Amino acid sequence: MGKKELIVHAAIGEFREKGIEKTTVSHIVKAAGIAQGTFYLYFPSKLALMPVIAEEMVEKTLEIVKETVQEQASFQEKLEQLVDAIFLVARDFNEIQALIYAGLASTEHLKEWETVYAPFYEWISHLLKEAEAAGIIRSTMNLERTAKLLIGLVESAAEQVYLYDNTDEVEVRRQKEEVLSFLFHALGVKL
Amino acid sequence: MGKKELIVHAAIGEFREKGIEKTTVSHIVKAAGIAQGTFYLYFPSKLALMPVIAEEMVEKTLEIVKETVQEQASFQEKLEQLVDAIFLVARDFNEIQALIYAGLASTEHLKEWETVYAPFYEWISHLLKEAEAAGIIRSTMNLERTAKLLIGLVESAAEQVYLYDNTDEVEVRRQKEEVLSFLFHALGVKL
Amino acid sequence: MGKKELIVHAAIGEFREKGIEKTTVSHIVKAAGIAQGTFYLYFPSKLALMPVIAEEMVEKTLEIVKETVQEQASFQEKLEQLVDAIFLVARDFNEIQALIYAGLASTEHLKEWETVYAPFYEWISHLLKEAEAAGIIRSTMNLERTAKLLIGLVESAAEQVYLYDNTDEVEVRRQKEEVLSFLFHALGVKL
Amino acid sequence: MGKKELIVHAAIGEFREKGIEKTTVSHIVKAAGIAQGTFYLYFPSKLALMPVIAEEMVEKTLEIVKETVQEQASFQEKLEQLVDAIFLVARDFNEIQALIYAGLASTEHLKEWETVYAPFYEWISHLLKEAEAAGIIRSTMNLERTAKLLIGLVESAAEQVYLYDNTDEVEVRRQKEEVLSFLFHALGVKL
DNA sequence: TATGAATGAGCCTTCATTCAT
DNA sequence: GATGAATGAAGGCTCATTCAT
Repeated sequence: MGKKELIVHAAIGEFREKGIEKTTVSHIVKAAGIAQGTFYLYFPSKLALMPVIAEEMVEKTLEIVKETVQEQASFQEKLEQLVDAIFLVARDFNEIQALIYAGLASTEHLKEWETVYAPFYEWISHLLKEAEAAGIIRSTMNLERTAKLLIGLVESAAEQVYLYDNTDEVEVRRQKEEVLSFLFHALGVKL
Repeated sequence: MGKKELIVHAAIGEFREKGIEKTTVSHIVKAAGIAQGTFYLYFPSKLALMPVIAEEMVEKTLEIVKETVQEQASFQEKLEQLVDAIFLVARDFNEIQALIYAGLASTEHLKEWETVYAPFYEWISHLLKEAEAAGIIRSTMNLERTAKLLIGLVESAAEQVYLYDNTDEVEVRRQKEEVLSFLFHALGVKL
Repeated sequence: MGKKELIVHAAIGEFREKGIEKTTVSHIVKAAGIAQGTFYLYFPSKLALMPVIAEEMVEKTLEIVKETVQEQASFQEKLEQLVDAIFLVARDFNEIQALIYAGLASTEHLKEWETVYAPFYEWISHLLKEAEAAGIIRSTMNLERTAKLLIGLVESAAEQVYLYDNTDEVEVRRQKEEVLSFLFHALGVKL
Repeated sequence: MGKKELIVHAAIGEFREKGIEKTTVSHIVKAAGIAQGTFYLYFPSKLALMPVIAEEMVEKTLEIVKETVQEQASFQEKLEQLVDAIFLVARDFNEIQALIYAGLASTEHLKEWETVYAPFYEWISHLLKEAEAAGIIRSTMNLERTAKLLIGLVESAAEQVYLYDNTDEVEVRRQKEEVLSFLFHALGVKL
């Protein structure tokens, strides 16, 4: 594995473990098994890591989503699977998501957030388009905008259950059902 | 003004301007016009500020919401006004909201987040209950849960437009309309 | 009790508990039950406490010595009792003794050390004089000097056993016997 | 010279000049001609210096003692030379000795004091053993214990004259004579 | 490329001392 | 005399970054 990937992965691991503020470059290089100075051969500064990590995270998220949502499933099932996937990511990476967001926010890289999220937005957008074309959902929506709303909604729903070490499966299931029902009505899904 | 308020307000100002990581106690005390040591008379550490600031922010938000949403308006109008209010807060305080969230996350105070948001959740919850009692919205929802979903949805919608210094009024109006329409369908509002 | 005594006693207590470096004026005034500013009505600075405390300690030591050494005992017995007394003080106040010494040393008050110890030296000196007059000890000594040597010897002997939380009674008894034997020979005690 | 030695020597110099409490890491690094951060590459804290310095001091003392006490001298002469050596060290390093002691005391390193002094104790102990074997001193002593008493006695005698910037040579000579005479009798030296 | 010892600015925090009440 | 909130200088320590090897 290239040194750059080594650094990124070590950083993700350290950030998840210690949080951003408490993770130092020393920690990262130690975890990556490289020398202090080597870090700066690949990244001009500690903050320059953030966009790369963010990208990595979104990529991973999209990967999980694609794995979870089955091609041949019905739209309703796909929505359910999508919610499952987003909850899964939130459960496992919830802290880091907030932290990266803050990390980007504290730099001038914030504007890249949109770019980074773009592929995810597009994928959802595409999903909606198909459903609209099939007449499964109401046709009065701006689908790009709705894709973003959808992600915002489901992610915040997931955070609400996972933010507090909530491993109560019943609670999680209820939250998923509520958000799905909310979503179905919002999209005007024809059952 | 008491020294404590002085500190809290100065801190909010500095956090908004510089972000959390880059704001130091030195900055805060300078902005507050007090001595370095005085800070520690009121807060044991920089992080101890977070819950207090968070509370302040939610309080302010709720205040604005209550001011904006008119008692005698119809439910639909109330929803519109609510969205207006949340967008307003997001526009003016959007950075700090994310930062406080991150700030709480990086401490052990995260669990207080729920507590801090509680009055806001309750207010929305109450609004929904009235609407349900009046038969204006569908009756198949858990209203507490839905209140949280609603806030999550609208806040994330607002962030999406304001996070990037987006002052394009047309864009903002469209986003509001989209989220309102989404919301109306989700709640099953009977027009 | 006067405020001054209150301060001195509180300070001794805190120093014993926390050591000199870690004891702050706040600790002392809290323990004394007085206000922060009141301290400075009685002492110009924190260091000005040291000579007063030192005096107090020597006074207490001399008190214990006088209580322990019996008027009507033989010289040999008196020496034994003296060693007992010094060991007793060392056991109970050993840390503070070193700390006061360091405290005096780190100020310009060091020269007062002699003055403070003077009554103790005199008392021993007097004891030796009586013994010399009675022909019990060798007559070739300078008794003032010898008094100081004696105290130095016994105090360091005591420190050696107590410095390390040594509560082993057998060890203590042996050390006392050794130092007494050493002392008897040094003084040329005629049994 | 290695950075570590640089630090240790600078620290000894500063401690001698200013005392322990008043010596800061800033002072030390300035005197050592290195950067502030470099200090912490070698010592985790200021107090961690103490055991190292203590060791250095005892080493130096033992060195001087070994230089001063001549192999082929008689036991009486050796004792005289030993007293000379200890007085010499006390004159030049007296403050620091007390301060290190206090420094160790104020840390959890106090227990190392014995270890650090051990080589010195042993050396004296050995000296006494030879004398006992040669029948020069009384045979009723525990020599390990006596070695410690001897050092305690002579060191405190030396402190008594040097603690107060006493450079009066006559006074010093008299003190040496008194302590030697005291010692000869204590050990039962056969002239 | 890679190293890691060295740097030093700057952070958080403490605490002796002051002073208006 | 007594108070205790306020002060601010100064300390210990961290850590992103550099640079000679």
